[in-house]
Formats: sequence, C-alpha cells, structure tokens
Amino acid sequence: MNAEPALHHLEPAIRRLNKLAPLTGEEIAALQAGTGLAHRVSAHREVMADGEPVTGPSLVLKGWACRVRIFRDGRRQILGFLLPGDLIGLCDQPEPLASTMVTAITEVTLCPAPHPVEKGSRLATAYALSRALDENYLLRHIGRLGRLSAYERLIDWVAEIHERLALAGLATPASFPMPLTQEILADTLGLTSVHVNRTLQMVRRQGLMDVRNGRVTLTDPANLRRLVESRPTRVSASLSTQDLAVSAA
Amino acid sequence: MNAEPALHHLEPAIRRLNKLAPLTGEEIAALQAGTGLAHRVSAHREVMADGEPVTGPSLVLKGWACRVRIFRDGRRQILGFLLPGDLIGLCDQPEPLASTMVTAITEVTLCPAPHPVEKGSRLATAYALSRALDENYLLRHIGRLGRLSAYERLIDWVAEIHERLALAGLATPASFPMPLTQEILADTLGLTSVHVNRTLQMVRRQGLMDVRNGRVTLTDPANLRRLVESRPTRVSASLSTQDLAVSAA
DNA sequence: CGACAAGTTGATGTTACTCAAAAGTGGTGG
DNA sequence: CCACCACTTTTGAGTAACATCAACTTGTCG
Repeated sequence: MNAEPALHHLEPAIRRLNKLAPLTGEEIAALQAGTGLAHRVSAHREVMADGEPVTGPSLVLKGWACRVRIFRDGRRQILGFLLPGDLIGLCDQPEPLASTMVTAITEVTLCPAPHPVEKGSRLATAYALSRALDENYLLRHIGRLGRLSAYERLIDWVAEIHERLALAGLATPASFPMPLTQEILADTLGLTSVHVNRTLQMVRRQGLMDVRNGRVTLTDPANLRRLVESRPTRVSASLSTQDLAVSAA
Repeated sequence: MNAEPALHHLEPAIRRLNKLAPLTGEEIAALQAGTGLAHRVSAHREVMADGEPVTGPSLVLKGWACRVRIFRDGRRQILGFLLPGDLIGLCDQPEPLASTMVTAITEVTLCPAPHPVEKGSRLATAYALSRALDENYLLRHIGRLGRLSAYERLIDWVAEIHERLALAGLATPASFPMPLTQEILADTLGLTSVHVNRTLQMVRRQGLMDVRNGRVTLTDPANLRRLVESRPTRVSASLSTQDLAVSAA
C-alpha cells in the first residue's frame, strides 16, 4: 500500500479525481485496487436500469455512457453523460434506487469506487466535488434546453464536454474524441437529427469547429470561449479555477 | 427537549421532512429550535447570489423561491423551485460556493437547518432523500424542456408541483396555491409569456385545469394523471410510494 | 459485393416567437 | 372615492426556428 505510482501513469479516471482533490498514496492505491475488479459493458447495452437498487458507487474508467429517459411514445431525452473519472450512484439515502437508466454509448469500463475511509478525507472531498460538478452539469443543461437556440446549444454543449474531458486529461486544447451519432446528439440537445446535421454544417461553415468521425476539432477556440456563456465551473473556494482550465494532456 | 408536539401542529416544512423519514422527538425539537432563528426575505429579493460561499444548509419554512440563471443578454431560465420543506445548500464539499442564484418569488421565511447529529439518523436520512428528490426534479425538468411540447410541459410541471406541495401538506387533491406570473412560468418552461398565456387557455378550454389568481384548480385530476408521464417519484426502496401520494391536507 | 447504419438534402408543415397594442388588476395618494 | 400608475394578462397579425417526411448518398463491415 505504500507504492505511489507516478501521476502520469495513472488512469485518466484517477487523474480526474486527483485533480479535484490531491489524493494520498493510500487513496490512490485503493482506487487502483478497485480497477482490478473492473467489468465491461459493451456499446448500446444498459449499465443500470431505472428504479433498480443501487449497490454502491462506481467509477467510469473508460468509454462514454449516458443517463437517459425514455417516454411512453418512444421520445428520448439524454440527461447527461458519464465520462472517464465520473462517478455513478453517489448518494447517501438508505436503499437507493436508480433515478434514471444508464446506457453505454461506446464500450464502457467500470469499477467499484472505494468507500472513503473517513469523512473529510481527500477522497471524500473528491467525491463531493464530483457530485457538485454533476449537479452543475444538470443545471447548465436546463439552461441550455430552456433558453438557447440550436446553434447556441451545440457550441455550449461542446464547450462543456471539452472542459470535462480535459479534467481527465483526455482533451487537447483544440481537439477531443466525441463518439456520438447525430441522433444521440439530437436526443441530448432536444432537437431532431436532421436539424443537428444542419447546425453542424453551420458551425463548420463559420469556421468555429469541425465535428466529424467521432472527433471534435476546435478551429477557433478563442471565438468559442467568447460565444459560450459560462466561465469554468466553480463549486468550491478551495478548488482553483486553474485546476479546471483546459490544458494539454 | 422531550416535548413531542402533535404532528398536525407542525410547520409544513417539518411535516415534509417527517414524511420523508419519521423523525425522533429530539430531531423535531432541534428543527423547531431552528425555526426560532428564522429570517425573512421579501419578494423579488435575492436569497443567495451565484458563486457566494454557502455557510450551511437552510430550510424553507414558508413562501416560494427559485433557482435561476440569467444570461448576458438578459434571457432567464428558472432551474427549479424551492417550496416549504425544501433544503438549500445541502452539499458536502469544503468551502462550497452557490452554483446558482436563488430568488424569492413571494416573501420567503428561512431558517438554519440543524446539522444531523449522526450519520444514519432519521434526520440524515430525510436530508439525503430530500437531496435525491431534488436531483430527480432537475432530471425531470431536463426531460420536460428537451422533449415535451408547450402543452405537455405545462401539465407535467403542474403535476410535479402538486406532488411536491402535497408532501408538505399544502395541497388538496384538486387545488393548490401557485403564486407565479405567466412570465415566471415562461422562464420556467422555456417559453414566452405570450405562449404560456395561450397554453393556459388551452388547458382551461379542455377542462383539465384552471390556473388563475395565484391558484391552480385541477378540474379533471384523473385525466391529468393519465396524461402525465411519470409515476410518483421513487428514490429509495424504504420510502413507500404511499408516502408520496397526493392526499388531502 | 451487399446490407445496414449514419449522414445529407430538399420540400413542406407546425410550433412557438416577435411585435404591438388593448384590457384588466391592484395599490397609492390626493 | 377617484385618478393614476405599474404590472400583468389578453388578443391579433406576421414571422422564424425547428420538425416532418421522404429520398438519396456515404461509409463500414462482413
């Protein structure tokens, strides 16, 4: 338990948590022990069913998943994404039930997240910050759907995902993977896939970004930052904006 | 601290928490002690500013408040409502910062929420359930904004508020107070106030409900339940659906 | 090569927005 | 009690954004 592996060898998921709150060697070791119990869920399969009992928190190690609600008539709304380093099932009521279905978009690797030994520990802080960020992503999504145009929704969403992937070291300042079909993007942004297609062409023609082949390339990052409303998400005074800024992997 | 006041004399706010998890006499007494420190915020004033440090959790005793985001160009999106019995500022990261502005819609009475003595106590459970319900309201709002028509958004939202007020004993099976202008409703549902007005006329003409003078009257509750997607919110196996069902005050 | 999913395009329809003004409501002070 | 004000609700006419429908193209993988 004394091994302190070099940070740059860590899983992206652990890098993210470590960035939220610098972890102790023991905590990193516990997380890495957890990765031994990892299991995979292949693309398009359900990671968790709506209303099912939640056994304990899990950590996403690899791949993209999403929380989704499906309506009786088949309409679908994606509520949010789960990216490497994100936690699923963090809550503290007894006998919790999943509030949404979770679906794997790509193949996803998950592992049990260690229970923080003590309240106030670094790991507990990282979990709390992760939870606060999650709430923030939901709030931002509400603002996006309620008040932004299709064009604005798209660029705001891209900016958010960029920021989030950067936290796990999975984005460069100008590019990141984005393995979604236009239909999934449509169910995220509250649009139709046809309209998403046209909106994507528009941002491309404007020279703002290029979304293609499962990858986003930001061709004008400065302009993007200017167009997007929110400054980097801030949920605790002890977490500097610096830590959350997008920088090279 | 041994006084166990009759439940029907309790504040609506305490009734709600007690419904989420039957509280001990000590816990009820602690909550009532907190009400002695209540303070008021008059209508239209800010309860909490975005980005401000959060000192500790507060309990809404009376009145309506909302969490809101305002965009640079003045567009506004209401993210959710805070009703009697709801908690503000429940989170466990160190030095938390408010993630949204909170505004009083009517005059609001707030008091500090006692810190749960021990993990796993009834009060801690009530807080955890309240937090889980809050998340659910955000998720439901996302589904509403992303995939429902104006008509559907309105009735789904009314059904949610009805369910929530009933939890605090503030709604009858067919009616409840709703002190919002059509403009606020518009900023909630992602519409314009003109369109909200027309949609309200539509539900009225259909005989579904009447929204008028700061009060909603459900003229066809059975049909409303049929039209609305979600069953009563369920976030824990230990909290029966029965407890959350709408019944007479 | 063939099959299937994803992306693209065009024509048309509908929902909700915009602008503008009138009518209703409630509170205040003379 | 009335006049006045600010705010909210209501109505109408025209428009813009996004949805729908249907076909066609491209890419991927066996």
